Amino acid sequence: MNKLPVISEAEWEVMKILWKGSPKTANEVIDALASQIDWSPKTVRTLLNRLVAKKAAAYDPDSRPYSYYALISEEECQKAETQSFLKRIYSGSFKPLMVNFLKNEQLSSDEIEELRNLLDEQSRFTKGE
Amino acid sequence: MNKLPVISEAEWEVMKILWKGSPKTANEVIDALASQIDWSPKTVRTLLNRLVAKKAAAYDPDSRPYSYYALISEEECQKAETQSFLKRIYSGSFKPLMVNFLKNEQLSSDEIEELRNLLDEQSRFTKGE
DNA sequence: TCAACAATATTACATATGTAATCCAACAAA
DNA sequence: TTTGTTGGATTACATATGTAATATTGTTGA
Repeated sequence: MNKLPVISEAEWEVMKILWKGSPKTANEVIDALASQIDWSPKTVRTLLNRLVAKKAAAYDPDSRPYSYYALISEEECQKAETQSFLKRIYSGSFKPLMVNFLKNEQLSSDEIEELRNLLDEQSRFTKGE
Repeated sequence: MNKLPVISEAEWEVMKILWKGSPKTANEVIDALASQIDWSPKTVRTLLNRLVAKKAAAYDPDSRPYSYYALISEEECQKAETQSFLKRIYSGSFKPLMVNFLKNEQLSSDEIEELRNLLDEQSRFTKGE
């Protein structure tokens, strides 16, 4: 497993656009972001460049204008972020996170049911402790 | 609701010590951290100062040496961090986080049971969707 | 009372991040 | 062919963060 680059908050927004569909030109990324965030196009280009520098993304240098695409998957990034988040905030354990979340968010019984189904699903592949 | 200050990763380590028991002198914080992290005592003092500047912590100026204590609770910080994390990484929704977590971590059936109990507990206070 | 040492305050400095602006090159229109 | 426009490369600049070092002020033992 090669180390994942550290992606800043602003850079994540750009990665999310690339994960949603690649390749995309800088302008396509800029347009996709325009609806959600008020950034100058220059800012988005800077972020794209930084992501390329970090090897989180790349572009096809033969295409004109450049086509950008992600080099790392959303899932592996989510996994890494989740681990570091859990470690930092909840000493690495999921349960207190869930306690805290359930206490603060008002879930409908349907949503609770969905979560329960996930756990049931999981049990099926887990033999006793 | 007053805005919580932004606490950096290194600062969190210091806050955790204060949350574990306050008030503490700078040296007590330094000692508590020494076992886990290899920081110079100067570094810890800098972090304490920054936390005071951010109003995340404070000290009693009449005590000698100073006694530091947290000004914000661990729970509210966890809540805020959890929300911003969920938003950033999972578009704000808990289910994909849990999916991802369950896929990557091997939970024992006991642990799964504990999580299920949390949900059951929650259902009890939730009326239909 | 004065020197050591300990505690506190101030300053430092590299890298990361947010947020662009400026400069340059290639193509398109006149 | 000159020129305006657009995309891309380079530079900028303030604040945050990691990681201290230095300077100054209290405090205490000799």
